[in-house]
Amino acid sequence: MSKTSQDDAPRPRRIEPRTLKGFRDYLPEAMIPREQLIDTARAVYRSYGFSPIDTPALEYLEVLTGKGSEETDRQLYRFVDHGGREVGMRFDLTVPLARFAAQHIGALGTPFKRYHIATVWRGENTQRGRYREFMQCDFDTIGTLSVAADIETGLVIHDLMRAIGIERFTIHVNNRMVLNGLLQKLDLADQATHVLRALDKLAKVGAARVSEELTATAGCSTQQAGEVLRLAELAGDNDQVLQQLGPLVAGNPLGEEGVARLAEILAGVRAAGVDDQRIQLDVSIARGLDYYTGVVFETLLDELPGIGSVCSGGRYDNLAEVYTSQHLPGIGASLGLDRLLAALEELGKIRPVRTPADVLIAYFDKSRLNDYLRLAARLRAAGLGVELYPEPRKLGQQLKYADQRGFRVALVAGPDEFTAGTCQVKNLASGDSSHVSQAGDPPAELVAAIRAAL
RNA sequence: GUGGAUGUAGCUCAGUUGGAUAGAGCACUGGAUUGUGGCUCCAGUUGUCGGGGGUUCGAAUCCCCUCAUCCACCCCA
Repeated sequence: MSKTSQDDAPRPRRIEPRTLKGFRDYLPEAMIPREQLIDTARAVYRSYGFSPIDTPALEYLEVLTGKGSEETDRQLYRFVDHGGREVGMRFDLTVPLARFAAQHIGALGTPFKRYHIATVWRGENTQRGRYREFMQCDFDTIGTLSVAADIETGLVIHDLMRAIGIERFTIHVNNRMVLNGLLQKLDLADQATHVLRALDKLAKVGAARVSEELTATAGCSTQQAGEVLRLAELAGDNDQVLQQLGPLVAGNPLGEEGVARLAEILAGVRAAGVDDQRIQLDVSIARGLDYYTGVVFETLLDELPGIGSVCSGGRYDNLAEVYTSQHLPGIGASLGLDRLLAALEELGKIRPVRTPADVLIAYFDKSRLNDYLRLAARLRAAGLGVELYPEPRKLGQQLKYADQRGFRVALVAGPDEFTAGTCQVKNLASGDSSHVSQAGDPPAELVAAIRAAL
């Protein structure tokens, strides 16, 4: 028990490592599928000509508070910076887009198509799958009223789902013009917010509860509530629902236009090759009570509808009116990244992997480090992801490491292999292994054997 | 924001009406096995019992506060 001077020195006070409420660390096994999903979204957006943009995480507070309700104001992270400016952290990507468009539309020109994948912050109470820091993956087309942009939004959602590897999904589509037209007709236009809020819960709570809410909160007469709920009774395929919708809005120009536009949208996505099963006219969805004015989309997974919409959006009339006099209509949607990841995990579609590389080269013969480095370099040049184990430990430990991280293939080369000019290719899933020549640059036989095992 | 529940090892959890040294499985490390992972066997490591305060001879256990997580509601994406 010799006391050294070190023991007498004041022990550094340990700070407990912890993450802030509602904020998360992402370990490799969570981050790898997350990055894949983001890469997929980016590729699909780009394939339609949407261009990447970015904006600052922080904005002048007035830019963010100008548009939101008092609800978003309450959730806003805000502070005074060192220069005395009142600033806020963005809580979505739409408000920054509006500011961005108002500021730069002269240079951008219209129509302007952008995607924006970035983190946003809301200081609201946390819940399962809902955090204070989360990512949004938006794409929008602004400056055009064309129905082609509406159709294209549906197509992007469709392609995105399929690119992610989801085959069984349904895009629910509606048009707020139909709802608003009907409300005008029923003389409920000034109660639109309450009516739509109630109607939006139809799938969740059923017609009876919606009817209660309509009379209690929205001040509808029972007759008006009944008329609204006739929407819920519409049944059949898309064409049949369209036909039944006509009489409901007949005589109201807004509603009639809405129905006509829905027909065009459905015809357009069909013409582009979307299976009729995957897009469904659903008159009960309203979404985002304030700014949507036209077509709205929600995407549900057929195998997991309870999780809610994984990709939603719609058309809005005047994106940037609080920032500019220029009229900028737009349409867009956003991929629910966290929700979708949770769904993919629940559906077993995420392979648990902790490495992005497929190949691990065992550091087996201590004196051959340079040979292993050369081999790794040649394989990487051939396009493979290759990790060299950094220490010449027991082979069993290295294989265990490879297995646990999710490598697909281990390469083992010791004195015997180097003498023969070969390399052992071991398939970690099956345990099979074979000896392959490592000659050549690129080492064609070896690359072929590895690719066969992936 | 409202109401409810739960916090014990890296993970999942047990821990009796308050009782002495807080356990199990899995995981991890080493060995059986110095050129081959997953199976088996053996050994070992791992704890501010979420944190603080109180009651008590004695607290993981009871009380208060606090933090975190989960569920429902509200709202929203």
